[in-house]
Amino acid sequence: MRKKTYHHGDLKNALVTAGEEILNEGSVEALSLRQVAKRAGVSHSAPYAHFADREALFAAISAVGFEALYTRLNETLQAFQGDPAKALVEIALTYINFALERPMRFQLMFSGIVKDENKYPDLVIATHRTFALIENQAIAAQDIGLLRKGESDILALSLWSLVHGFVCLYMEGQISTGILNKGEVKKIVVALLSQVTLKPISL
Amino acid sequence: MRKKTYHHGDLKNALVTAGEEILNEGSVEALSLRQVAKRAGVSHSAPYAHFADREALFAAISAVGFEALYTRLNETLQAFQGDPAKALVEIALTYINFALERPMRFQLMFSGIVKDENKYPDLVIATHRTFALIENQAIAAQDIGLLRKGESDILALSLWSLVHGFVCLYMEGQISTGILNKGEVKKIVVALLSQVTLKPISL
DNA sequence: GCCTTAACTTGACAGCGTCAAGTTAGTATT
DNA sequence: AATACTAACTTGACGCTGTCAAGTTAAGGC
Repeated sequence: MRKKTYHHGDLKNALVTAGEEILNEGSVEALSLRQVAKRAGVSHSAPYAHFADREALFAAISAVGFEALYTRLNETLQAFQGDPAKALVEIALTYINFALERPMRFQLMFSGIVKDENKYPDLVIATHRTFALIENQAIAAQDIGLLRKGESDILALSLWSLVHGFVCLYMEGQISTGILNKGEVKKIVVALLSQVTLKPISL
Repeated sequence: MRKKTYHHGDLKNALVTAGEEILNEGSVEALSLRQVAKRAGVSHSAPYAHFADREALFAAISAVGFEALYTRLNETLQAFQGDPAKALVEIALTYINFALERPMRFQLMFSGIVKDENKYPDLVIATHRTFALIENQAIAAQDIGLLRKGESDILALSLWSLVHGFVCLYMEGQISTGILNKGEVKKIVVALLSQVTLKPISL
């Protein structure tokens, strides 16, 4: 890039990208304003021209993460649109893979580090879009008799809670080895989802 | 207590208690070794006589939290032992109330701040006991035909994931107002659990 | 009564978030 | 084109943090 100029030109995005890099490499505790600034090649106070405080940067990184999650889920939905049962499983797996690929990003997105997400409308929009996607898929699964009829928002919340709770517990190492020895994650996820379906899930 | 003596006498527990107080009052970020030491009336380095580092203190607080959670769940189980269906709902509510009463403690326990819980056997034991409790209750619910037959560990994991995921999303503010307007938390939890039961849950 | 040693204090260091004040350079105005 | 304005960035400082080294206290075993 151009380090010669006094003005960076695209510092805001560079800071977010640098933050994502740090998250990929280390822990969320290593994600500091000063490290992000250093990585972007600017002084330790430069971020304050673009972010009010540490939390604002974290919210921006989080928002990008939610965008990426929505995109991934949507791609999965498109790919398996013809088969709602398979799509249900694949969407769950996409969600889980998204979390496991970059656990620190997922942790930043969901572990309450960003206190008041109402201050960051991007976050709210992205999460609502994601929930709407899950709900639509739940309705499609209802229509083919895979999931029981009823309020689709409650059903969607059940699915999201089930998958989200599983991946949280999994990443925390809370899931006993007895279960993990049953096979790969996919098999466990199918077994979990089978608890809410009306008929067996065929793969 | 006695602040007159040079030796505190019960500093280790005092530090954990002080940490819990800070968690009750503020956020998990306000939980620092120095603040905990100040609250216990000792110097800023005193904690190092009892805890190897910051993470060790956090793990100790977390372990006490898991003990408390297990105790609460067990009390609930005893109280509703005669009615497995009601017990299932009440155990879920106890779990959720435990989280909502002191969100920062719950966050500390589950948000991955304690990296390597294998270093802290107390944590592992407490979580395994908790899971065993849930599994036993799941088996009891299977026996009365409330939950479908099958591997009880997968069933228990489903229940735990469902409830844990819900409370995580709820505390994060991710659950849409449309759902929250459906009524109090208890009603929503019953609706969620009803997704996995074979027959309606009677209250 | 002495000695060992665990428990605690003091002091220091680097890294952190944040703010104030100064500097640069791009943009708009005339 | 010269000037003024202003956003972007730097420098320096403050108090906070975790952590370690060295010194101090006092409790327990001999």
